[in-house]
This record gives sequence, C-alpha cells and structure tokens, in this order.
Amino acid sequence: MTIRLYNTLKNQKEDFIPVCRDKVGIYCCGPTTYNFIHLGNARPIVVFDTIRRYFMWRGYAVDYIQNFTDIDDKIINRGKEEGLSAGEVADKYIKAYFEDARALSVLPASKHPKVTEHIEEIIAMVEEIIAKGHGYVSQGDVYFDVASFPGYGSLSGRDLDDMKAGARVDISENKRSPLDFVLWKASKPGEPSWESPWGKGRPGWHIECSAMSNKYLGKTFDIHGGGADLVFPHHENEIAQSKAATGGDFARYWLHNGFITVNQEKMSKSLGNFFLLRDILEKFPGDVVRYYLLATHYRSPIDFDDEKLAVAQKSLERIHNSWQLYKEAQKRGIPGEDAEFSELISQARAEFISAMDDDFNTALAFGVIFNFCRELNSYIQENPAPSLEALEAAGALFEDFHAVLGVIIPQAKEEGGLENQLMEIILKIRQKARENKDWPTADAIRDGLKEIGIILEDTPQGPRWKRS
RNA sequence: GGCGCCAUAGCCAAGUGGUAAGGCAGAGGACUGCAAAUCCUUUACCCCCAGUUCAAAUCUGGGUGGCGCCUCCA
Repeated sequence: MTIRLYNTLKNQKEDFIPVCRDKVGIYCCGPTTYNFIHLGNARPIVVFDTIRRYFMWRGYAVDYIQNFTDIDDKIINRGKEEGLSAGEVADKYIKAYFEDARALSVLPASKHPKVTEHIEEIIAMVEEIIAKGHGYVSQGDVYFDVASFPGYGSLSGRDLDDMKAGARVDISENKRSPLDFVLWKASKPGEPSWESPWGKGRPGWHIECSAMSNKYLGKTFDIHGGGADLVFPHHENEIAQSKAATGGDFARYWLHNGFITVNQEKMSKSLGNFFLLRDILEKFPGDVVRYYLLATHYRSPIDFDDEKLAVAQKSLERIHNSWQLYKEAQKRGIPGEDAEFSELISQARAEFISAMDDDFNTALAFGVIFNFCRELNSYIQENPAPSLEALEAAGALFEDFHAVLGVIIPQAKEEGGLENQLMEIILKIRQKARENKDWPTADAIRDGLKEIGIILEDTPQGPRWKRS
C-alpha cells in the first residue's frame, strides 16, 4: 500500500514515491517571529507535524525542516514598538513558539534553521542565480528576472500576462518587470544588515527557504508544505529561485493546508480577526485544540468559534473515556485470547492506515477511532473477565493512534501526593455513607467536590475522579 | 478583470459512479439510590435545473449562494 497525497503542483492526488527509498525530506515554512502565533498559524504546524509523524510511524526516516524567519521588516518595526533590537524580538517569539508548539504536542523539527544563521548560503545562492542569468543588480538590490524563467506560474496555475493585467503588483523603478521580486535588499541606515557583493543589505523574502531547504535537504527533495496563501507568490518564487540556482527538481510534492476562518472570513493579521493560540490555551487544553484542527481534513477550510472547541472537547472526552475504561479493564483481565475481538482490532488498524494513506484523512481516521472505541467499550462492558491478550492489542492500537495524532491518550494526571491522600479519605467516608444509604451526605460530598473542580463518578468498578 | 476552491441531517464533518462514516445536540430504552460514564434503538434521498449512465451526493453543462489567491499573510 502506498501513501497518496494531493500535490498542488499537479492539482491531483498522486502516489508518494520518495526520492530515496525509506526516507522522506520535508520542508515546511515556519513562522516569521514578530508576534505570538495565532490559531491560523497553528494549523500548518499541527497538520505537518501529523504528516511527519505518520511517515515516521509508517517506517520512514524523516528529515523535517521548519525554518524561522528571524529577520524581516515586521520584526524590525516590532522592535521599534517594543524598544528591542530585531534580534531580541526574534528570540522572544522563537521561545514563545516552542512553548506553544509543546502545548499542541508538536514534536521539534529535525532542524529549525534561522535566516540570520544562513546569510552565507543565501548570498551564494543569489550569486548563482545571477551567474546563470536569472538575476540582476539594481541600485544595491538584486532581483529575480521572472521573464527569464520559463516555468514561472506553474504551481499557482497562472500565466504572466494575467498577472501583469492585475494592477496590484508592486511597481518599482528598480525592477525591469513588475513581477520581478527581490532576492537581496539594500538596507536603510540603522537597519540590521550584512556585507554582500552588492553592498550592505539583507535577504529578500523568498530566498531563505530556497537556500535552507537546499542546504538541509538537497536540490531535489520530497515534500514542501505550507499554508495555501503561500502558493503565490512565496512558493512560486521559491521554485523559480531554486530551480534556477541548482538545476534540481526542488520539491516533488507540494502540500497546502486550508485556512481557518472567523465568521466565514479568513483569520489573518491584516483583518485583525485573529485569536492568539496562548489565549485559547487558557480556556482549552492543547490536545482539544489539536483535535479540533485535525478533526477536519487539512485541505478544507475550518470556521472557528469557542463553541467549536467546546464540542471538540466533548468529542475528545469520548476517546479519553474509552482509554480510561481500557486501563480499568486491564486490572480484571485474565490471560488468554479472544479471536473475535482481536479481529476487530486488526480491522480498525487497517482502516486507520487506509484513511491516513489517502492524503492524510485525519477526519476519517477519527471516525475509525470512534468506532473502535465503541467496540472496545462494548467488549469491556459485556465481559466481566476480558482477555488480557486482546486488551494488550487494544492498548497497542491506542498507542499507535496516539503516535500519529498526538491526542488519543490523555495526559497523565500529576501525582499530587496530598491531594490523592485527601481524596482517598473523602471517598472512604462517602462510601460509608452510601452503604448506609445516606444519600444526602454522599451527594453533598460529590457536589462539594464539583464546586472546587473535581468531578466524581461512580462506576461499576468503584468511584473515579478527575480535575475538570 | 484573471485563476482556484466549496455547498452533505439542528450543528460540525467523511464519502468523488453502485444506492449516505463519525462526533456534538435531540428522542426512547438498559444499567445506576440518583447523577456521570457506558451500551442498544432512533433522526438526511446529499443547493437548484438539465444531461451522460443500467446506476450519480459523486461525471458534464448551466444557475444560485459562499470563500480564497492575484499585495505582507499559515
């Protein structure tokens, strides 16, 4: 079975064939570090983390590169507002990025290269582009000569004439054509700058990804990911630069995630309708946010509001409850196998793989998981002495789901020593009351606990509690 | 003006030719002192019109509605 994925380059699903057997190289455009990330930024981070995890789980050695754009006009401006240097702004938000990513169970990339640490490579690539006749110097700036590159527009499916017709391209006297874009930008006095053959300046907005992907993944690699709004011009320009400079194929497969909208409008910084991830995380746990992002296929748009997260939380609880029931069933399991139930487990695993193989259909995969949970719950409920072997297989399947999706197994409760001891005493007293059919006392304890944020449930296996 | 995407139950959301996954909400039932959790049952002819086909939510054409990109943007 092969993994199929939707390639923006061809506008269709294709079988995934890696450049190098059993290895996958993925480059994903990371954030520009001038602010905390918002929910819209979080989507590609979670989506491509999941895709990366799936490849790993399927046995590929994955090289996953996600950059930080740590020098840029917006960072410089932000520094002026906050009274910090550009470097300090970048450091601050890179640190914040890792905190946010961890909350969403996003694994660190194989490498997180920064633009400012790859100026040498960038300059070398710009020189190469000029040497091959695709770039030109003008007033200390270096531009890419779009007309010199025949394939320009193939990713975004547009042709040069159409774009010229649109009056929204930046007109600059330094450029030969309005479509040409900056490779190297002369710096203004007081701005961060680096020495180059063309004078002091800094990299243009697209060259960094070409230079860094080339350094870490080579001139031809497997997958390039990012948000759909990067298709044009960012990714189009990357293709032009990279192919012009290296002569390689650059990325074989281009994957793009859809947007998050608010009231049917794109969530974006320019519209001001964005929600910072850290604000959302104050109201909802990270795994709920991650589940919410993965409950819809990655290419579809998602509309956001608080209720959606509340629904996501309830849905995810269903999975977590099933995990809890499984843990409890383990305690009363008996050695031996159960062929019928084991068959259901392998079926669920096969369905999960088939869903994920089909362009990483996490929405379908969750459907498989919910079905599996129902079957497992039934099995546990109907069998006073469930098969340990079957339960072990079920647990392994949960672990597998979790390895890919990252939200299946609830985060372990902290071992609050005193809290646990107190709860033990309280539950013992309440149990006495229940035995005496003193329902008012039993209910008063349960209600009282609820008020301080502890949910108590009486299950056939005894009382169970958790912090709400 | 150019290019592209989407339209499935009260809400969310899979499904891209063979007669509609899943979640939330709702209704009924089992279990329970009650509640929760869990289980069982139950809720859709897939925006409209025309066409292709033995067969279409799924393909084609037209229409309506919504969105995105073409400028920094995940």
